Amino acid sequence: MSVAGDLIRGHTDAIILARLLQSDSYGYEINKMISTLSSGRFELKEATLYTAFKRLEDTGCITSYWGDSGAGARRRYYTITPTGRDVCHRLLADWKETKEIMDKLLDLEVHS
Amino acid sequence: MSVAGDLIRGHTDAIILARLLQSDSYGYEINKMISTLSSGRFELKEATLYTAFKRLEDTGCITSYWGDSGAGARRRYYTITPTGRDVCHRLLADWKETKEIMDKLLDLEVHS
DNA sequence: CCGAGATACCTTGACAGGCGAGGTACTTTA
DNA sequence: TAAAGTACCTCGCCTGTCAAGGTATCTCGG
Repeated sequence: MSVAGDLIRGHTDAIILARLLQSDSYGYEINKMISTLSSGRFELKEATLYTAFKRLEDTGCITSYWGDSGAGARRRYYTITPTGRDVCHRLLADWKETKEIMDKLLDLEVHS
Repeated sequence: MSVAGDLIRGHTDAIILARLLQSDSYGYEINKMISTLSSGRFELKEATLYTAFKRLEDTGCITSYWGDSGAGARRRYYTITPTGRDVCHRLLADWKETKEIMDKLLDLEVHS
């Protein structure tokens, strides 16, 4: 992983919820998606992922159910709740704000 | 603070180093700068700041010296080292990468 | 002259999130 | 039949953030 884990700390939930906004999904698939979309540069570790699922379920952002997988091991699917949607939108807004502010704070070097 | 501290976790060092790339500075001033540039939306807590200074000094990214303040309490100034410059540039590159990837990962919702 | 507020530094201990390491179980494929 | 892929989960460590508390100096209004 070229980008350290701490850099996405606090954004894990946003990534998961954003994915679940699209459709129900399960851990392994979400992990693969992150890896694919980031060309392997990000990688949520499994321990991190399942901790996040637990946290999101505890806070009522997602619910889960066991689904059939035609092939391979059983899958636990997650569904985003209305609460989860709200939280997700707030997190997306937070991300936009973070980007703007960080750019301002790091742009110092530009003006020589 | 409207944006939680965890969102900038891992970027603290980058913020500090980017500031020191400009000129020597000291804790209180850097804190004020962050608050000002972010219109009060970010705020590095003092404990966090001084922990970061310690960390950066331990890893050879910065050095410090006591400076005179015409008025007010004494100040400990920090200077960025060559190592610090290297690290800073890498962190800035990391930030750009993080932004791109995060945007990809969170943009999921856009295509409905 | 005295107290409030600003400037400026620092430490301790708790807490939370990320993750290395390890484990389970099933299926496909060579 | 062994390896590799799919898929889940937990324990315990590490690290960074921060609340809370402390110190010392200077300025300014009353």
